[in-house]
Amino acid sequence: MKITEYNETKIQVALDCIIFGFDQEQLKLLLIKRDFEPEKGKWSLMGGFLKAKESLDEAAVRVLHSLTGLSHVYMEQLSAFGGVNRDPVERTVSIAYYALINIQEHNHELSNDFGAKWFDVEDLPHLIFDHMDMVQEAISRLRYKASVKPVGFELLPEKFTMRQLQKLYEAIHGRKIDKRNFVKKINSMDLLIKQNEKDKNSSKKGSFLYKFDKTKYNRKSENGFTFGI
Amino acid sequence: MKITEYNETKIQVALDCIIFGFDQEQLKLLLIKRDFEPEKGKWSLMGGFLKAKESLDEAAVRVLHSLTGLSHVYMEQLSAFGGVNRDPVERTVSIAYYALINIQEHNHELSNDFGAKWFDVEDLPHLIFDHMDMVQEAISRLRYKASVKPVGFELLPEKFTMRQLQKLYEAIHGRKIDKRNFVKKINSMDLLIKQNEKDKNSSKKGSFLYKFDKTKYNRKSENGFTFGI
DNA sequence: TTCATAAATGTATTTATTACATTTATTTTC
DNA sequence: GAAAATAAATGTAATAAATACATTTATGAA
Repeated sequence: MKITEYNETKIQVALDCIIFGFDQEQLKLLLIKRDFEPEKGKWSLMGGFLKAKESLDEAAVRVLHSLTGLSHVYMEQLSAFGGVNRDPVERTVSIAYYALINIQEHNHELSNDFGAKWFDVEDLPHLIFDHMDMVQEAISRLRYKASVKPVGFELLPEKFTMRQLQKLYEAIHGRKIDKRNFVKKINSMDLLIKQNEKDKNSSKKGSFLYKFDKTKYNRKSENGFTFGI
Repeated sequence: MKITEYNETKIQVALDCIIFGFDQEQLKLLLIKRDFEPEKGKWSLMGGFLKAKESLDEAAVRVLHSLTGLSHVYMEQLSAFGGVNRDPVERTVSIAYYALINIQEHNHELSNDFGAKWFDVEDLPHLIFDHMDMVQEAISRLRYKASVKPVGFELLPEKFTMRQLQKLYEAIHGRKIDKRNFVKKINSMDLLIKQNEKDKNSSKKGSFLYKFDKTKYNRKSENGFTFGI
């Protein structure tokens, strides 16, 4: 840190948010249509600039809130993107964050005013600047994170079926999972609370709903348990 | 990105390098004694400021080179640190990088002029600012990375013994490993080339030297193989 | 009552991980 | 030159985890 004397080179610092959602079938990304130049009309991640009196984490929360109305959302820093010409207007370093949101429970907050739209991660439009690199890195981080921490539940409603949970993991990892083995694995962690209710949307028989037991997870974590899927 | 109009808030962007080494027994960190205020005389990571015409990656390489003389070193971005008061002099966002260097083969390049010193990661001095947070995150990233990519070899000389490799992994993960199981695991990946030479420094019998076969690793990776230890 | 549909469930096989002790090659010492 | 000392090299059995795979069950609709 600061080996040489005071240095006047200051740079614009931006934040970009990769917002993941899950619609029961596919992993989705929330994108916004830019309404100003350059690249006006092109799809973009949600972004904004860092202010002098806020931390990066605070700024990311603010940017997400100001562009979507969402708050109390799982968010984590991905990394910094600092190619010299990544923003054609001016040298900008951008700190990318990813957020996991539960589409069904937050969709009402998500006003349409901003021209935001959900896209299937498998079928994204062209994105401005280096946003596609950010998205790639975010997917790969999400894959890792979801396999070692129970962050997947952030993408599901509070109550969900085993099949929804399985579909979520299939979407995150981009591959099919055997349902008997999946259920066995989930049950062996003993972290879900089976509800006395069924979801009858997808079958006549109906399938039981479960909740993630966060308290139990925290207790187990303290005792050396690690989530793994 | 840039949702609001042009924004004049510019911020100092710094880089800090967490430099790991391995001395055959312990994981080490290269630290420097600050020779200017604030915190003059305190131990610090190697750092510098981002210049207008260089990318973050380029800047990290430059900073490392200018403070240690080292180049062609494994380096990767960790993440950005942006607490409002992390630097008491001026608002600064710092992008942390970690580097893996092979102490024995690079020690001659590492001139003493800078007051740099290797410290055992288990026994670090007090560090300035949020540098200890950076170090913690770097250790945890290194643990992950070394378990899924063959980056550990960056910390060893070109030729090394099985026992040195094992000690390295023990140091990275901070726990003992059974030597028979370790050798079995390593051999099962079939990535080392056994040399017709022995290292007799540590025993009368001597132990065979090995090289990591990078070409073979690349070939295998392309065919879906993933390093795992 | 039958049909259609997705839900729920179990076992055997293979693979990976763990635990654990003896023999071997060489140098040093007597 | 024999004995002692030292770390290297090596294998097997037990346990745990991952995988492959098919049938029965509950329910609503026809």
